[in-house]
Amino acid sequence: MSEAKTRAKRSRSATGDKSQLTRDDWLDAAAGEVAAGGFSHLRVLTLAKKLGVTRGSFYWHFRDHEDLVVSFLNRWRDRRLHELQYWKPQGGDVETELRQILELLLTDAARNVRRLQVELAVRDFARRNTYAAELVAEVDEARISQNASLFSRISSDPERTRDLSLLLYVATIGSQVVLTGRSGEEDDIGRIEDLMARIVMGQRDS
Amino acid sequence: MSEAKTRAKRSRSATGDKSQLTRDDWLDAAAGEVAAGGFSHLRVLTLAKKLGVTRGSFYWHFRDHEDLVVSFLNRWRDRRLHELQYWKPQGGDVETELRQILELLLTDAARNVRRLQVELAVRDFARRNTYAAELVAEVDEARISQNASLFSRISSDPERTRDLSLLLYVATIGSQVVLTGRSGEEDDIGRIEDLMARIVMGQRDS
DNA sequence: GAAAAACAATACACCAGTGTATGGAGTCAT
DNA sequence: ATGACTCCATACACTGGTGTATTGTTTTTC
Repeated sequence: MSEAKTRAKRSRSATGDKSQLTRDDWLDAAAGEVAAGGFSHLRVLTLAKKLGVTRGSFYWHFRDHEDLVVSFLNRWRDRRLHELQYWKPQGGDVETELRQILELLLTDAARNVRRLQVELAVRDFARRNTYAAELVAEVDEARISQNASLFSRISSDPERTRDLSLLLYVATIGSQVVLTGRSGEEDDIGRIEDLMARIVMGQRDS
Repeated sequence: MSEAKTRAKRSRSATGDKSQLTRDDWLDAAAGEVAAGGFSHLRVLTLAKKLGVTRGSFYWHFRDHEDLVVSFLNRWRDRRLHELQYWKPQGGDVETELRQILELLLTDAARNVRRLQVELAVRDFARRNTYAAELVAEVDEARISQNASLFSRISSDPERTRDLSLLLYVATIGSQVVLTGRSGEEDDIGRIEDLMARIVMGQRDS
């Protein structure tokens, strides 16, 4: 239960050398497995092989399998919430700012395949794990209200602002679910991006 | 390999009686498991317990576990494609027809929780199973082009028609992923429905 | 109404995966 | 340079799941 691990350790994940492993190294490896096969295919033995060690190491860093899962989820939540800070509006007029957000949410997100796969896996896991569901709801809420602050510059009606933000969000997630890893993926995403821009701007106060 | 099973049998699934099981009874039970836990939690023993028999029965009806999965997927695909036939436009003006489709795709879909859960599970499974991915792509394509035929009455530009149809679809799926089983679910879905209607109608030829 | 076919129970071999206990090798402090 | 601490290996017990072989029990069919 000694949760204070402030000591600095050489990580092997970046360099691939043979030094000792950290908890984060295991979590990084877990991310690969989760992205590829979802949480139900997250095996301790597989991670160990991938890291070139045996399971003895794992059970030193983690209490058990569940500990790994919970730690993974927590780290995911923290990172998703934290990255929202860097998405703050950068000034400029409403339209260019909107395009920036759209590009971030759609095109950029589609490029980072690994992150996207993990996100979908977490969402799926949340359907049968209440803790994961809590974290996902937390992240969703943060993202939606983040965009609502932009849209408040487009419509003065707070109801419409929230609705637009919600629509943009579900369209984003839906795009990732439907279009990822499909032929003509980039093209379709680009067109959705354009269409969304037209639509949102068309909802300005008249 | 005798795929021709045209004989009529009393199903026990509807009445819950003790007569003999059919392949479809197993598939129905499988749907429950898939909805609850996804494909990775689909266990033969669990199904058997649920049906009140032992696994001996299962291995008479199915070659192995994979046979069950493939049969399940095929049945899912067939049903999804077939149900599109009943969604044909029923006449009336464009707006009411649009509202009907939106209600079907969003509100109604959200009511049938089991079906929705299965759909999400299939989509998740498709991320690591190429056959499932094929079927999902097939169903997606059919649904999207289905709605495109309605939207052709809204815009004469085939590009825009297709884009609108695609947006509606990803928003639909996204709503299911994000909003299902969440507080205020019905309310949010209703508002997305309204907003989508306004948006689509606003994209009419000007 | 008896043979044949359809369906299900039982018992077994087998494998993949978790968790635990214990030992061993490297590292650091004093 | 020895004791303590950190990290990993090895070996084992145990569980849960698949698939197979064999036998038993209902239904059909003629």
